[in-house]
Amino acid sequence: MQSTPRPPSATENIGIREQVKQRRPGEIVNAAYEEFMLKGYAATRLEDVARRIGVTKGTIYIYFQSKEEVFRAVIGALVTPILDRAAEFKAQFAGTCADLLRHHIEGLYRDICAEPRGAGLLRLLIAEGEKFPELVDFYHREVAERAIKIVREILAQGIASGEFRSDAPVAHPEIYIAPVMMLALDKMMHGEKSRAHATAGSYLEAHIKLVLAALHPTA
Amino acid sequence: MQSTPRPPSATENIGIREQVKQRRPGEIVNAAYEEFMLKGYAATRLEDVARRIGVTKGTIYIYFQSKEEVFRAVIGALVTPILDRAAEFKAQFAGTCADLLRHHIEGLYRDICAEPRGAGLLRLLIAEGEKFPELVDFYHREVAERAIKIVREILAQGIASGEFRSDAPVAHPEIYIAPVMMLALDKMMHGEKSRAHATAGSYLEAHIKLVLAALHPTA
Amino acid sequence: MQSTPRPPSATENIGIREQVKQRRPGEIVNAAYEEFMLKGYAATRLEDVARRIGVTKGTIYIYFQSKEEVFRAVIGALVTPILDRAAEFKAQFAGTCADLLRHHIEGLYRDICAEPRGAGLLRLLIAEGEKFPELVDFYHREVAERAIKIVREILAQGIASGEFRSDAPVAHPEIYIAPVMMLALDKMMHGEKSRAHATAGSYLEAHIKLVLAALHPTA
Amino acid sequence: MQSTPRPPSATENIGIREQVKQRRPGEIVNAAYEEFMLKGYAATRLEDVARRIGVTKGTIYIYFQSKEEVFRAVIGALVTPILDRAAEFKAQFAGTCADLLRHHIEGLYRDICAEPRGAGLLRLLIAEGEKFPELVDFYHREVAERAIKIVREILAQGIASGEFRSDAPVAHPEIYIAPVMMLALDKMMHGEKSRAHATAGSYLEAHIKLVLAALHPTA
DNA sequence: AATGAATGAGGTTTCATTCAT
DNA sequence: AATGAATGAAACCTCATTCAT
Repeated sequence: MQSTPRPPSATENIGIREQVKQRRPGEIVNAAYEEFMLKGYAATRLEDVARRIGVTKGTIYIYFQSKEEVFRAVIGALVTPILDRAAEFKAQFAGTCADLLRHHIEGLYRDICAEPRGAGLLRLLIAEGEKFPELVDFYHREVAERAIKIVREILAQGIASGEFRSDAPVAHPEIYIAPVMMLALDKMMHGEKSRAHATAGSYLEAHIKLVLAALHPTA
Repeated sequence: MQSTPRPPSATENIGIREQVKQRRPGEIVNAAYEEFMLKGYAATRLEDVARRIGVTKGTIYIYFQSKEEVFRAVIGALVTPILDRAAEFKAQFAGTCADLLRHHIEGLYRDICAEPRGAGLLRLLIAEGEKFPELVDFYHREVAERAIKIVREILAQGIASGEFRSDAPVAHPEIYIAPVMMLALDKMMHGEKSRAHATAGSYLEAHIKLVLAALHPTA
Repeated sequence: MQSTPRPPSATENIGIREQVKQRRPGEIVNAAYEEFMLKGYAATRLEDVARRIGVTKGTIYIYFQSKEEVFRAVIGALVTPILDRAAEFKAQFAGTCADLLRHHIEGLYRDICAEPRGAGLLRLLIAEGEKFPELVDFYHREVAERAIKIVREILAQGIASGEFRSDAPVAHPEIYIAPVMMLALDKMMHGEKSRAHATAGSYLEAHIKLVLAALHPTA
Repeated sequence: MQSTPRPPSATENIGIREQVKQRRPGEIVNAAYEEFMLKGYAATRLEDVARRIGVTKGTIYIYFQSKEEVFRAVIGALVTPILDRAAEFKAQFAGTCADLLRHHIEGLYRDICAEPRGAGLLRLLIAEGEKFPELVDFYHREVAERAIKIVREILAQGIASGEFRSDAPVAHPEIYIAPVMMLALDKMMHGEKSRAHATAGSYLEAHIKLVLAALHPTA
């Protein structure tokens, strides 16, 4: 990229290099995500990852110790924004429980189905989980269980306040968000061709309608 | 086939070779399933598959053309029983729609969650689908869409007869069976450690309760 | 082929078996020749050889110790008829030297170019000679050198009798039969598509005309 | 390409890598030629080829796609110089037809018999032609047929001018160069031990004497 | 005599990783 | 910082050979 030998006084050149240096890990992780999704961990060649960003294999080893490290960084990059958004959620605990539930479900749709890489994270964890159990554990603990816990809390509050019917099943809060995962599963299997893209809006409405109908107290 | 004159008592002796030959493909497919689940397609070595059944790599190539063929056979072996069971279902279209729906959902639990390899099939398709798109298409067409179609038909009949509320969402029938898939997803990610094993019974009850509450006509 | 268990008195049955046993080695050698010609020694699979005569790999090992033995037998089967015909030749040393030469050359054409497997023998020796040097040596000694020796003798006699010009080159008698080998070389390279098939007759005439014109004493 | 500031004296140091890279394909092709000649295509192991030039098998795959490509490159390397020399020949169409013929035949000796790898090319084509028919076709079209065509033209001219006898056989010009091929055949079968080495000079003279005697107009 | 399932050595090919430039 | 030639461990796949039937 930068080849002309210049006198030692060139200070802003160093700045450019620094910038590249800053940008590289992110570029690598992005490119690696695409390849891992396309081929799976074992079948992905670091050379292809490198070519995507116009460098060569060797460059990746400047920023990462090994292929495994690259994979971990990819998962990390996918989990982080979800974690960030989850942190925001806590602040605004207001409105009816139905509103809260809807808001939570909409957030999950955004993270998992709307977000292009949302289902990708899940798919990578399912596909390569046996090789990276610590990543699966982390995801389960920090993402999945938290999302379920929020449902559990909303349910408890709604039942306590009489907004939800008292005999609503509470033992398995995940069933209230299951349609999100089902759509995610569809995206995992069919990628860009999934129906998830076309019907996202009406699907979400059906999901929420189902859940609220089930929770609505009977006369 | 067999012409050497033998002592008349040794009749079933003829088949020892034959018997082994009959058994081998099944043994290979079983062993391959375990390895593919553990390591994924690319990272699985046929030598390990062979060792599981006490033979050497060469033997696998007597029965299968290539590693890919073995994989396809594994998927085939997992799909076949599901297809068989689906064929049975059609006969017994009787009872209330609620019963039908419950019966259908229970069948799905059996196929996907209770059956040890039910989630395995899904996981393999998700993990290796990019390499075997025709298998994903087959599964989608012959298994997934059929299961959804049955839900759609039950819903239509139930609404028509007044057994289900008339404004129940029907555009996305898959949301009624989504909790099954959510449990499957859990098994996919956590394997034997999944909560799916421990709580299957109460989870199923919660699922059905949720669905029927949502479909019950309001006074 | 023969599977009905029969009472021990069946004597002519043994005869059939014996016949098969007699025929087998020849069948194997014929089939092996075809395969060796088509694929070369290393790339030939004994299984394909066996299939050509409707038996299986194992059968070949009843009659031959190893693949190498089969190859040696193939070469032997090709050399034998040539040796036999060479033996005949000696008897009939009569007529003019030109006649003798013509007769010798015609014999070579028959053995090497007309005979479907004549060029095949040469080709196998050239292709696999490095692995079977003793076969090459044998061929050189028993076939090639003898054919050249005959030319040398005819030349000497013709020059002595004044039938051939006295300054004809005699140091390298093989040049007088070279066109035969050139045609063989063409067959080796182009197999059935070689021009050798179509033009054999006129080629032979041209060859003999060339040689006799060169040997004819100048006025 | 090369950006690290270096002491000004090391200018040709830049190219060490480059030089090796330039040299490698040639080294591989040379080494492969030796192995292919010794063992044949199928029995040659690329590891042995690599060891000959002090690298490992992987290195070969940096420069060639596959073993077949290496073989094609070997043939290409052998044909190229022949083609180059043939191109030179055209310019100098002068002198008597006898001179021209002699010159052409001498050229063939040089290409096919004197040149250490001349007969090797032929032997590889004969041995492996069934697997690489396009190479045989190429050789036939670009080398063999051209050499024969030149003979045909010289004959025609010589006969027309009365330099050659009018009834000389012209239908099969290859018979005039056959002794070259016969010598080549000898080299193919006996390699370094062939008589071709020792007697090249007198053999050539005998060949030309034979041909010119046959073509000389009688009284 | 014939079979053909099984073996296992051996070959081609791939690719993560290293390191001199 | 970046390169990319080289390495070498592995994996797939083939097939000569064996041997129980």
